[in-house]
Amino acid sequence: MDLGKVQRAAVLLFASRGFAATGIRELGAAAGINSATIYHYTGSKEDLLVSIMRSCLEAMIESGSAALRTSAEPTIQLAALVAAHVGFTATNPLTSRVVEYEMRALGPENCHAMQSRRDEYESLFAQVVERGLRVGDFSSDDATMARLALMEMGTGVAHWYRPDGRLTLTEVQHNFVNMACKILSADRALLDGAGYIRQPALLASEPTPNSTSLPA
Amino acid sequence: MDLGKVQRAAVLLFASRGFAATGIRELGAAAGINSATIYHYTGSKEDLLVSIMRSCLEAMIESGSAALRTSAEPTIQLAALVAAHVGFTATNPLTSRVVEYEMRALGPENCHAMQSRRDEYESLFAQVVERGLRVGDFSSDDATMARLALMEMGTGVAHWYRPDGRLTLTEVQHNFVNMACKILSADRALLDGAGYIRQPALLASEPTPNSTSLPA
Amino acid sequence: MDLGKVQRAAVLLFASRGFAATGIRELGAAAGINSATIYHYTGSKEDLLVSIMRSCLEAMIESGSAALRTSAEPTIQLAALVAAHVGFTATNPLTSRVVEYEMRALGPENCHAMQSRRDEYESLFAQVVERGLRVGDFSSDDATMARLALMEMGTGVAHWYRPDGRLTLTEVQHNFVNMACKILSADRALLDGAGYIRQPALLASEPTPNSTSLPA
Amino acid sequence: MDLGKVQRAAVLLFASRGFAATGIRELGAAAGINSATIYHYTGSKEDLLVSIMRSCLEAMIESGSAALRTSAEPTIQLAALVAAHVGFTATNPLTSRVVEYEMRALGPENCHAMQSRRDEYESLFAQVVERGLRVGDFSSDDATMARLALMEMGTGVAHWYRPDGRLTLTEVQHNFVNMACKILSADRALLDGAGYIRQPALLASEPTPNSTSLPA
DNA sequence: AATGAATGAGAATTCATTCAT
DNA sequence: AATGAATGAATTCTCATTCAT
Repeated sequence: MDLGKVQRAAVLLFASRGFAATGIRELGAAAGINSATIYHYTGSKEDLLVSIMRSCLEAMIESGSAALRTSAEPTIQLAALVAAHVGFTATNPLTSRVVEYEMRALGPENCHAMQSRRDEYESLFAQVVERGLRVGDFSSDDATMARLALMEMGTGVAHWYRPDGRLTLTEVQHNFVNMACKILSADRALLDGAGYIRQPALLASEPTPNSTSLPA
Repeated sequence: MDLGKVQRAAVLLFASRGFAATGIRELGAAAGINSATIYHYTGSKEDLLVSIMRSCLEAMIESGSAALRTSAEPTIQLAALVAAHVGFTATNPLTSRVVEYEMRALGPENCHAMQSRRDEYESLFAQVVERGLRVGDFSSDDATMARLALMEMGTGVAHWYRPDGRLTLTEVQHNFVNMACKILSADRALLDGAGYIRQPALLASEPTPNSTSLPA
Repeated sequence: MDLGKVQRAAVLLFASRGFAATGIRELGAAAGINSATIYHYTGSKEDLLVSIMRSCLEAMIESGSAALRTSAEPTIQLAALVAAHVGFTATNPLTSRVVEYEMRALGPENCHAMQSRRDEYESLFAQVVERGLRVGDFSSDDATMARLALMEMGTGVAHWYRPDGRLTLTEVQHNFVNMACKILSADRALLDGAGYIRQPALLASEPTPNSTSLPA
Repeated sequence: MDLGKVQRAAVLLFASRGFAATGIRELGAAAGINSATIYHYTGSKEDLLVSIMRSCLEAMIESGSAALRTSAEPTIQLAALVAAHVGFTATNPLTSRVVEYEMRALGPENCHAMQSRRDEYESLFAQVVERGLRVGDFSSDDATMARLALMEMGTGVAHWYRPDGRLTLTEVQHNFVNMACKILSADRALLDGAGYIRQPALLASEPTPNSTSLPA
């Protein structure tokens, strides 16, 4: 009836125990169904993970691509991309974590498929940084390291951001945009008046406080 | 005869497949001993992981503390700490990854013990950032986020740094120190002539290219 | 589908090889199912033993209590109790043996629970002997020893009685009642016409010649 | 240096946990030596059990035979045999228990060898009962049952007799002789003045309160 | 759509035993 | 005489998955 329910239960458990340490029976219990019923929604435990990863990565690519379409100005693109990345990660922290951590749980075929989507996403950052450097809006000792640091930083949001925490999502996004500009020596003045922040999507796989309950 | 050999085999496998997905038999095969013999070196699979984590975290704390003793100047302390963190992570990338990823595999008791060591390490960063802000050497919109971004960035080194890569370790360290200074708006001129980089320790648990071989 | 089938296989093997020396795989083979399927019927090997013991001890208590309700006359109660004990033991020799021998295989919790049931059963004998001595129907140098000898004697039936043997169950029961009366110097004349023998229950856990087959 | 020390440790553990549930390492720990050293005293775990059983059964046969040589009078022989049986069992309760319970742990060869010794011992009882009945000193409904009951009763002493208990060994022996006479309707007057009780032997394998200590 | 029963493969761990020292 | 290290076989139990109902 509801693949989302199973995905949310899976993400909740995969994020806290890890894919390999989560049993099909635990998944069933967390989703409120018999473990055998899970096979009505998915072909295998790995397929379930893949379906979660695929929709997450595709949403990330979509969100990042949309960010780049916001403007032709590298600095605004950077801001939009960082804001989107942070927004997405903060909105879907558990799913993001599963995508980040569990690539290694996949078989070679699935692993390759997911890795190429992740590469596609990372290339968005590479494009922006490269263009900004080329037109002289950014400067950096090492473009690759700057890009990796940028992404890693943003991904780290999944480890600590809480919707009901000290900072609003918008504040967090602005702070990260600022840090990104500092790292690339970009001129923040170019961002004045540019509406580069979009509402991030909530994935069907992301557990919300009341959507599932952890078993004892 | 050699716990280190077992630890290196374990780190190699834990880092690539994950703790839960690694079997005792695989560990034995990778270490070149019978799986039962592993129980001469350690009490259980979890104990093995704990021994790896413990020595890694204690080495990190030691290395970070030594960095703070380098100088009383917050900016130099920051540089020394970041350089030490990056150096340690780049020198022991697999062990670092295991420590980062596998906390969740521990039982409650061990998890708490390891978490408190990690907290102790993170507090070193918090101390430096806080003092630098207090005395006006640093500035940041949000101290906590800056600190977290700093650490996350450095930890990310484990994901891509290779000793035989494009950049030397010293170059990487300098780049990260630069980025850290930018994020905290610290004055890099204060670092001129300060020898804040130390030789990072190589853990007994860190597999080196020739120390073990992956089974088929 | 049938816990009894598993219990019978278990009793057959536990009685002949002992609990500790019986493997789960042997149990499965004897019951005609996969060893993993055993865990559908029971939580663990020890749980299986406990379930066998519990129902045996409770049937013994029930049977003994019923014997005491036969009459208010100590001599008749004694006869009824001894006959019930011997009848039960001869009808369920293997289960009785397992209950007698394998208490030590239990963990502390289960051991205590089973021991208290055994104590309850033994107290039935103590009550009868004590009352018979008090009202002067019995006489003995030492009540405790007489009671223990009585029970031990009856339990020994499990070691040699065979339904198709030289003696019928009723003959065995009468002989034992006679010996009991002799030991306690009770007047057998009081038993004339008293119908103190009841049909003993056959436990679900007792293997019958055709209910299971021993593996090779 | 001392096979007895190993045997005592073994009997202590075999009696409480059972042969199959006792590990060689536990044996070593209880005997205060390394588990490998046990193989200097014995060929295997089963050999150790056999050596314990053999000396016990041979001592029983010797003690029983000596009892029969006490007199030509069946009633005195019976008394001497029962007293010897009870005395031996009470003096070596743990070894007796191991001999009684662990026959099933032996391989076919050893099992046969021990069983024939046990049969030899039991035949002593059969001889006495048979002769007593033949010459008219005893009477019983069923000779076989009487003999079995007699032995079982005496063996049961191992389950409850404690040297520091309520009754002295001599009292226990007299009580059992009395019960035996009652069961076989033998004339106790024939025992007057007959010194049929001998000091039972203490086996090298019998643990004494201070000879070994149970591990935690 | 849903499930209880079933299973072969594999998990971590312990075993009795051997052997070089 | 004694032992620490080592191991192949066996242990109990869990796994993901299938299938008849």
